[in-house]
Amino acid sequence: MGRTAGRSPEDTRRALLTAAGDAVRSRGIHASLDEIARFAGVSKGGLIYHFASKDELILELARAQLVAFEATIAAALDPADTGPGRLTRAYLRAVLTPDGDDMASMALITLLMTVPAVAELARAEAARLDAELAADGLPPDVLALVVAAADGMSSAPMWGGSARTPAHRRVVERLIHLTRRPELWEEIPWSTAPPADPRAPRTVSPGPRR
Amino acid sequence: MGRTAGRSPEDTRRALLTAAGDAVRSRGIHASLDEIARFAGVSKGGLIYHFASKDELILELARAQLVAFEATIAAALDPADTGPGRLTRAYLRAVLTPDGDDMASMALITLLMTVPAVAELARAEAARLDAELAADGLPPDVLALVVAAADGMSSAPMWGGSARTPAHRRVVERLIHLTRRPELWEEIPWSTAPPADPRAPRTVSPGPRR
DNA sequence: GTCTATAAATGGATAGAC
DNA sequence: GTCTATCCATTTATAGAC
Repeated sequence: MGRTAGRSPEDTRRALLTAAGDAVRSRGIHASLDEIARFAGVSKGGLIYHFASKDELILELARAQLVAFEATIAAALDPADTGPGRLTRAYLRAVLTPDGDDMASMALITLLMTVPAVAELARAEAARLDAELAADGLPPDVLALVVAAADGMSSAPMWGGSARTPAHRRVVERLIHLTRRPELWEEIPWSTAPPADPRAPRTVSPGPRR
Repeated sequence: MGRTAGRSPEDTRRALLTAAGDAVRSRGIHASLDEIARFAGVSKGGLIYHFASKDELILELARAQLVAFEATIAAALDPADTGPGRLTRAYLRAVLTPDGDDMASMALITLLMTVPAVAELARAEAARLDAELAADGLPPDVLALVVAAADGMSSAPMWGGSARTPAHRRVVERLIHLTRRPELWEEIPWSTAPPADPRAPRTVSPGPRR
């Protein structure tokens, strides 16, 4: 318990952020400051010394997650790859990255988004990234497909699944190829124009109450 | 505020669930019982009469969301479509469905998942669906691609985006076609086998501390 | 079936000792 | 730089009236 031993303030801060992440992952956003503090081997008072309020702690944690995510993408950028779609390819590869640090960045941020400030931050970050991707030089449809697929794979852990299966790996490889040969995608025909299905109104039926 | 007027218990229950959804969407999981109750034109005591605890209310709400999601997929099933991949196609179409009820089912469930019981429920449901999809008769890679893309599109609203752009619509149509002609996907070449890139270690670099 | 009033708990934040 | 003790606000949940 007396834990001043050989730990710099930065170490403690980091330990607190890590602990906050673990606590939230396992107990949800309701994890109390006391819990988080003990998890980091610090008292509640000690925590408050480093982060003025719970919201600040959570926001800082979210920021760290987003920065880490950015870094993962940056690390996946291939310096030799300068053609259109290079950022998109990095985004795609980042999905398969064994984060090492945390099992499910996206899932965690999602939990943190119950704090309004975090939601704002995350959306701003997403918009920024979207804009960069839009300027990456790919045809809109191919971009939409690739980004959707990448997002879907990243969110898999939240639902208990994994995006690191062999099938996913192969999908990523093919999608990467697609970004280099967008015309391959354009060559795939439409299923049938939206209003062309004879029967089956496709409109949403009542839906089960509510 | 005397609100017994012409409303059956079931009506009240439903109103409470709707109010809970709205409240959580706008104020996060911290929305208080009092808020939710007033939102439904009922007092806190009234709420507790219908749902014994907040957790029960939230769990019930999650259940309703999942049921609605199931129903949307069921409604998107084309009775005339009996070939392999029919469920997958319905899953895909469901993404574009203008839910009418709620703007972002996925986003809401995500917020509700801070309650452990909800997380369990949602994961069980996801596993069930995954199993059904796996038995839908498509090659694993095509299935993985389509499901990832669909999931990515559903989660877009949470990040402030939309999955109802023309590009997304076209992507869905092409993906549907792909489920009917899986060989089209198999014909797209790999980018290059994982360990084939001369330079650029592609391993994750340190990542920004943490 | 719903409301008011109140009890009981939880948890965030402060002040000051060490 | 961290801990203990305490205060205070919020919110869940209960009891009993209407």
